[in-house]
Amino acid sequence: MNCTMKSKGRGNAEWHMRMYHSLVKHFGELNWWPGETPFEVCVGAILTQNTAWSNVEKAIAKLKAEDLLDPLRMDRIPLEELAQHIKSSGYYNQKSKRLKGFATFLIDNYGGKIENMRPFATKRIRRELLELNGIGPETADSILLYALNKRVFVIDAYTKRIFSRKGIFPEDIDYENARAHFEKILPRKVRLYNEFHAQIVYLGKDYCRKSRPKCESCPIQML
DNA sequence: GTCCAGGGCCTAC
DNA sequence: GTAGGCCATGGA
Repeated sequence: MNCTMKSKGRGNAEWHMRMYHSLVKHFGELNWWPGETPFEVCVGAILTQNTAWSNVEKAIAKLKAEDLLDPLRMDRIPLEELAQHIKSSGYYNQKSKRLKGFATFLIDNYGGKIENMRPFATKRIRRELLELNGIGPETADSILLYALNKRVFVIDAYTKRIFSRKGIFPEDIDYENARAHFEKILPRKVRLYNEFHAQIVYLGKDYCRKSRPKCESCPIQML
């Protein structure tokens, strides 16, 4: 796959880093993921599937108020009750099963603590996460990067749209190829992967949505 | 009223 | 292997 257009500099490592630095200058350091604990980060990663974050925030606030941002309590609560608490995040019947499935997995395999996953190899954890119902590549990688500080680059719809519009790769590129692109071209630093993806999401909100007026000083217009 | 958001699963071909 | 349908709320 010839993803890069190195003749113009567009798509090469320097171009990516130039983009990264102009985004940070524009949006400021974002220090993701929004969440007080690693478990809350995982819950957010599941709840935000195909859903606006504003709707997820409401569901997380409800879970917090009910003291349910805890694997043991989430594992024990009846499914229907959990579904009612996360209604604002949409797809609540599916997502309640996914949350409970994740909580059960954590308890059965890692003593109910995200921290206990950290010593294990990224590949192993990723494989285990992908075996769970409702945890696909993006959710698994969000958990690995933002809850476990593992060095994986998260690809989302914004990433595909932004970089395909710039001609870096086709919009219908599959997840693993897109991930490989960034992990090959960027310096291998967790902090960079973390901040870059966060910046891309912020940019996506301005750049990708048809109904939203484009930001005049949007840094990517200049790239 | 219509569109769409920080996906993933299942089914049919 | 892949295209298409389905899941659902809430803000713009």
